[in-house]
Amino acid sequence: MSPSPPPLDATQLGAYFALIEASSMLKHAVEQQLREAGDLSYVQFQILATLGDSPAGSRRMTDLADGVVYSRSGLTYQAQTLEKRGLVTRTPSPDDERSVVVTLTDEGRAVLASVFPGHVAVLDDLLFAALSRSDVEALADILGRARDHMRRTPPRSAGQRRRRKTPEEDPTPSRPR
Amino acid sequence: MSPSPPPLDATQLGAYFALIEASSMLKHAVEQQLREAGDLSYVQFQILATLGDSPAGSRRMTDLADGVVYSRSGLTYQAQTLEKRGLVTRTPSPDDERSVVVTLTDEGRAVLASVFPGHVAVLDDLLFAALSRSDVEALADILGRARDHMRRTPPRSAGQRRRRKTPEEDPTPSRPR
DNA sequence: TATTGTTATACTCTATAACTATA
DNA sequence: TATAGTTATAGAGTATAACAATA
Repeated sequence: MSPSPPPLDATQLGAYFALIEASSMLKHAVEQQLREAGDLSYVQFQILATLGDSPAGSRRMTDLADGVVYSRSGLTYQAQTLEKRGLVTRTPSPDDERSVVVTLTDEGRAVLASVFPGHVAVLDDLLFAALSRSDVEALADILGRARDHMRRTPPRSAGQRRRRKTPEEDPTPSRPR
Repeated sequence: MSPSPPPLDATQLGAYFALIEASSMLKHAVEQQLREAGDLSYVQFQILATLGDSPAGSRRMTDLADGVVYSRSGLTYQAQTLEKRGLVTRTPSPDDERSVVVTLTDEGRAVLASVFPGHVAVLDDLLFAALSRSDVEALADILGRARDHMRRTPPRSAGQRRRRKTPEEDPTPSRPR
């Protein structure tokens, strides 16, 4: 029948669960705070915050989508929502007529500012309260490397051509329906 | 009102972003694999996996909900979906007529088994490939502490709701029995 | 032809509230 | 009264494919 599953050891399992559970709980708490304080979803906050960190508070749709992994249409949906609320504007790019430049409005900045203190408070209470200085440094280092690696690694079923190594390992049990 | 709360320093910000981004990318990849390999969402996988680790493959709805933080109605929805697919059964509890016991079927176990190798492969490729042994140990330790702290910390603006305080029962944070 | 973005659409998931029934 | 679970329902979010306009 099925070959014995390539096992993770207890430490790996612990790291995986802790990562998923901690990030899930943290994100959940942060989402609640953002919703209450500024009626923003996490994605919307990410978009506004990205714009706030950009020169002139502006960014092209495509560049925004690169930072916030979702689909183009999903970004369009969010941009429309934010524009209706007056938090961003969308204007055709002068350089490339195909492009749309999204820009943070003053009101967008205001909402961002009004939400930020509570945001930081949640992080302090939930994440940093339990961690030492060196813990935080280690987290930033380790997870930063992990994130950079993931960014460089193509989705396994998308490229599908180049396998990395170990031809003995057969990872894809492709079982539709 | 307080003007500005203690801002986050660069390291804290780095740790926060790395945590959110890494977990987001990892979860996204895992969800894709679960969908392709077994047509499962992450929550559904968590439910099946939780049952798979439970005695007799059974658990009460409420106990399942405690492990998977969502609302009761959300769990009902998922349980119905899984039951329609024949992956779990739902039967009234003999002990307490109000309760419903969810049990993993053989087919549920089969799907779980068919999905698991690819699941592990994604973790190996995306998460563990970039990390040393001691990195993984540090992650498990630090994030484990963070998670435990979050579990103990009540939501800030929410009144404490359901709490099960049976002193003899349920003192274990992560892996019961 | 390739890229940028929008629209249309369908579907999944989650949350709230009202409800039933058991304890 | 409190707890266990379901139902009804509504809304947000996401993904895909077809599409238009520009490069």
